[in-house]
Amino acid sequence: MIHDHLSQTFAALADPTRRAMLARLSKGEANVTEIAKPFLKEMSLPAVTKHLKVLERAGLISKSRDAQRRPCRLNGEAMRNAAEWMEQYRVFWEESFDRLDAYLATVTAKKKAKRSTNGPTK
Amino acid sequence: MIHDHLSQTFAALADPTRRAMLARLSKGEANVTEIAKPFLKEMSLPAVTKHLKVLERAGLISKSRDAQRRPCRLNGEAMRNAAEWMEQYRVFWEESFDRLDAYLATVTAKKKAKRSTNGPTK
DNA sequence: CGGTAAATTAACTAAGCGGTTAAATACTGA
DNA sequence: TCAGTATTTAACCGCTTAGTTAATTTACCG
Repeated sequence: MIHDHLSQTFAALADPTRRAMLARLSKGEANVTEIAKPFLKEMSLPAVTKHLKVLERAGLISKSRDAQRRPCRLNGEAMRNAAEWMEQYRVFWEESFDRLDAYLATVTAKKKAKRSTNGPTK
Repeated sequence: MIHDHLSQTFAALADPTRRAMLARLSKGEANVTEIAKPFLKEMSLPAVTKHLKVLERAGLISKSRDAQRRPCRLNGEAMRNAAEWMEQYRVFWEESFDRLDAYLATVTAKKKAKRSTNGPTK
């Protein structure tokens, strides 16, 4: 209820059905019945609608309209926020120093790329 | 109940209290009362124990024993698994091609580092 | 208009989660 | 052994979540 956005995103990801839906959408836009097809043996269509609503409120997907269809597409931003939060823990899973070095090198590379191309990052 | 490991990890991360506990542990080992201190205005000690158990079952932390204390420490592996799952969606949040290029460069750099140094990875 | 397809809403249920208080356990140290 | 510190367990409560079926909405098409 107090749920901040990050919590909502992680909660949405904490379900294999929803992760499978995201995997499907990573291959391209799809409407509700198309997304539902692989799951209709296991659950009803309203259940699918609910899962999609969870993904939508978490900002992971967005729906548009095409006649009766509601084409859904993946929305990278929410997942980026989650990934960026995780990034601060990378040092804990990069177990050897030289791999940590490699990571620090990539950070430098990224900063360079960012400096050359873009604008302000929060 | 059917919860696969990845779902458990994401579910554990979907709570600001638990994320704050991880942040605390990223600064170093701490036992239960130490971890609990910032939260005892908002919740009881058993509530803290429960949160820690969620983190533990998700593999995000591990407890050891020191007399009556249960020192907890962060365990990077579970978070790495989650981060690696997310990695496949990176293309959806890397909005410009040159930043994608930069990322691909880092992947190459990592491979090189691994090849040259390596050693057994648990 | 009437029929059909696509998706959502309503109303309900069972189970899980986050919290509580009270009691129990584990260990130390005089 | 006894008192005290650290932590967990038990039993319970209210809310949320994931699912159901039935009904409704929305838009197309012949």
